[in-house]
Amino acid sequence: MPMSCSHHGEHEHHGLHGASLSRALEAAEARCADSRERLTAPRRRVLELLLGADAPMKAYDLIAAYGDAGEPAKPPTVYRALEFLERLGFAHRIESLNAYVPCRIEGGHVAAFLICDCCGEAAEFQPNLGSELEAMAATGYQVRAVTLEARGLCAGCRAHA
Amino acid sequence: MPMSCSHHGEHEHHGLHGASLSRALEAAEARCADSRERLTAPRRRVLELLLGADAPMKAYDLIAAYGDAGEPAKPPTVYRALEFLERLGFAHRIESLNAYVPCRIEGGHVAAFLICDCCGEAAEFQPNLGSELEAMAATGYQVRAVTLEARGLCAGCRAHA
DNA sequence: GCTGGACTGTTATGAAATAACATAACCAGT
DNA sequence: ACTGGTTATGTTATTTCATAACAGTCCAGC
Repeated sequence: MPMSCSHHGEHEHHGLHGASLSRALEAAEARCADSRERLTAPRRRVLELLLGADAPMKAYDLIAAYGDAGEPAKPPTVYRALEFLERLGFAHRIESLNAYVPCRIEGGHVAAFLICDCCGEAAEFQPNLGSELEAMAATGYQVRAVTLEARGLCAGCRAHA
Repeated sequence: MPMSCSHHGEHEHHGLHGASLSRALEAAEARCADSRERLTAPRRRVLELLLGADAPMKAYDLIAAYGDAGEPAKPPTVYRALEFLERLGFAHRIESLNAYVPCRIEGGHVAAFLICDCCGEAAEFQPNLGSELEAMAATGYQVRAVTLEARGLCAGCRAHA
């Protein structure tokens, strides 16, 4: 979390807690069952941490926060869980931050983010890349994945600045 | 360079050499002079390496290749040069590769890349983000920078695959 | 020629990610 | 249930990527 601004404490919170969190985890369990994948303990724990966070989490934040009583996880534990969560579409990596967020948009999609340099929030949105994808296809390029990340200031932080 | 394909040696080469390279470096000198910036020795050397490469270069590739007689540079030397080159628009960082390319498009622009997972080429293009930027502005978000990177297969590698 | 700012050199360290291999859990077919 | 294959985890170590901190140098403008 950057905290490059002067209005700490006024940032919005997006993390899930209590019942909302439980529901989200159960939904993930269900989607795993559908695709014959297993939401094992480390995977579930990492997803839980992501869902509960107010901003993108770095891998080593997850590693540090992993243990119930303060014991960190080993790096591969978390990186493997993240790989799984990305593969299933439960989480996304934000390349320009080296950080991870839980997926907040239903259904298969290209993930895109508006990242606020002030509050650190990363708002996921569904980009309109129709014309771009057409143009790429026209050159004979075959697209497998797209990364779209915008950096700047969210409306709230702009107002408080 | 990934080299995940079976047609090594048939990949195209994009690096500048000889007179083309000299001309590009002189052009960079001129643009620096215009903006009262200095293309100092380490900056010029790193730009030269980027311009001469056939694919994006990692920071430690640059560090290793830096010295005339095989002596590597110290990391800060190269990272500082890269920072400068990015600031002046002479180079771009490709987030999804942790690598750098020389800028191949004239004038101020949003950089976007088609990255071939086979040959490693990263083709720069000028994206058409009008509707996206409008949509972001409509939400009150103020954009400072955009990262757009597509991964896949270029036309050439698709044909050889 | 002095001075202030920009740049470089150097040492050290911090942060991010993965390799490699041993062990354990799951589950499908018999 | 056994068993053999597959998938996932645990653990140690290492590699890759990037920056902090500070001393010294260069250079433009006064």
